[in-house]
Amino acid sequence: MKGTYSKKEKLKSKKLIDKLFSEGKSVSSYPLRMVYLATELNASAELNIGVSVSKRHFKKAPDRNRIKRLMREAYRLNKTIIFNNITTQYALMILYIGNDKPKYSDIESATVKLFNKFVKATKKLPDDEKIS
RNA sequence: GUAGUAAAUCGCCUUAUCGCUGUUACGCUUUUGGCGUAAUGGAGGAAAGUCCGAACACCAUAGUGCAAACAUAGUGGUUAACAGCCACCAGUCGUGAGGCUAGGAAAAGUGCAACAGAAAGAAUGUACAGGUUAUGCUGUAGUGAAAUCAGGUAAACUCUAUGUGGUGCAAUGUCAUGUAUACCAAUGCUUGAGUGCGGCACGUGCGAUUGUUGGAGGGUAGGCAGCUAGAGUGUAUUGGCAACAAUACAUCCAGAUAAAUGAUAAGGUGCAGACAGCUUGCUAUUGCUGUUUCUGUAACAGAAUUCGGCUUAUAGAUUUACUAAAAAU
RNA sequence: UGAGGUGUAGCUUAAUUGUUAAAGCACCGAGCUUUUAACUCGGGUGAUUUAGGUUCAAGUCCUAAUACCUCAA
Repeated sequence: MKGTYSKKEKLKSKKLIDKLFSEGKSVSSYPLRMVYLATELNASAELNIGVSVSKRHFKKAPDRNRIKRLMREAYRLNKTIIFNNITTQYALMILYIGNDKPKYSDIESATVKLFNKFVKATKKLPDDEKIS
C-alpha cells in the first residue's frame, strides 16, 4: 500500500457531498471532525475523501490552503489504518473546526485518533446487525 | 554617527526521504480511457482590491437623429489605450533635500452663505476725521471666511471642449447524459402577436406544421476547446532631459478546477530578545564583538481568460544620490 | 470569477450642507409602594465604520480603505 493521495481519491461530485452531509454520520477528535457515509462510488478507488476549512474561522486564503495541505499530508501517511479495516466503499469529508493555526504534529495525532474512532464505529455496525 | 528625502533591487537558502500536478518519451492493458517507469516544468511584488484602460468573444460586422447619463479637464510629450507615466509652468506645504494639487469658464444664466453684523445686490446706517454755506462725497472703525465700478462658491446646478453601443471566459463553441412537442391563463397567424441585451423615433433582421408572453413545474450539475508564444522576458547599443522608442543577439518561463506547487529531518542565513566582554576626546538615550552561549520568529500574502497601469498590505536586508543641525580631524 | 448595495446612542429607525446630530425602546437616578412591577419626574452615555481631500463650515460632496449583505451557472 502506497502512501498516495491522487485525483481519483478526491471527493468531487456535488451530489455526493450533499448526500454525505444530509445522511452521513460523524466522528470527531478536536480540532478535526469527519463525516462519513457508506455508498457505491463510480470511481475505481475504494475511498472518496475531501478536506475542508471554514472561511468563517480563517479569512485568508493562505491560512486555509496551509491547513488543507497539512490535513491531506496526514491522511496520506495514515490512510493504511482505514484501508486495512474496511470492506465497502466510503465517502469521507474531514473538517477543521478549530480556531487557531495548527502545527503538523497536532494534526497528525488528531488524524490517527480520528481514524481509529472511525474504524471502531464502522466495525460495530455489522456486529449489531448480526446480534439483532 | 544622528534625523530625514528621493530612486532602485531583493524579499529565505541547501541537502535527503515521502508526496501533488502539467508536458514529453517508452512499455502494458485495451472499457480509448487508464496504469507503470524515466526525464523535465510548477505562485507574486503585490498573484490582492476590482478603481481605470485594452485584447478576445457574443449580442444586428454596431446604422441615422434626438434626449439623457457618465467620465475626463494647466501646456507639451509618451503609448495599442488610459483617469497612467514623463517634462515644464502655476499654486500650496516644508528650515531643506523634496511632497501635494479633479489646476477650463463666475461680463450666459439660476442658486447658496449658519452665527455675528446696519447691510451678504439691497440699502447705503452709526461714530470720528477730512471737505463743503449745507447735503451729496472721501477715509477710518466694529462683525465675519468674505464688505462695495463688488467679490466668493462650479468635489452646487450649469456652460465649454473631448470621449463612451451593451454584456462579459460563469463570454462563446462543441460532445455526452437526461427531460415535457406535456399542464394552466392571456393573446396572435402575413391587414403581423411579438422579439432582436439600457430610453424615444426612423430604418432594418427574425417571425407561426413545434407561434409569443406569463404562471406553475421537469431535466442536466460531466468532458473537451477557449487556455497560455505574448503590445513576452533578458542583455547590449543608439536616439531622447525623461516617460519611451528603434536595432541586434539570446531565450521559452504555471495552467489547477472541492481547485496542484506540500510535509518531515538536518544544516546555514537574516532579524528580535536575553546573557557575557570591550569601548566612549567630540558627535551619539550609545556603539562594537560573540554562531565551539541560549531562546523566539520566518512579513504581507496563493495564479483561475490574458496584458498595461493605479490603489492598498508588507518582517526585514542592500545600493545610489541628496538635505538639515552642529561637532571632531 | 464577475456585478451591485448598506454602515448614525446598547437595539430599531430619523435628519434639505449651517446652533450642542432627533425619536422610541433599553439603561441610570429620584418619587410613589411594606417591597417589586406599573406609573410620574429628571438624565444622553455618540470621535455619525476608518483615513485623507474640497469648503469659511462635512453625517451629508469626492477619493481610498474596512466590515457586512445581496445577485449571476
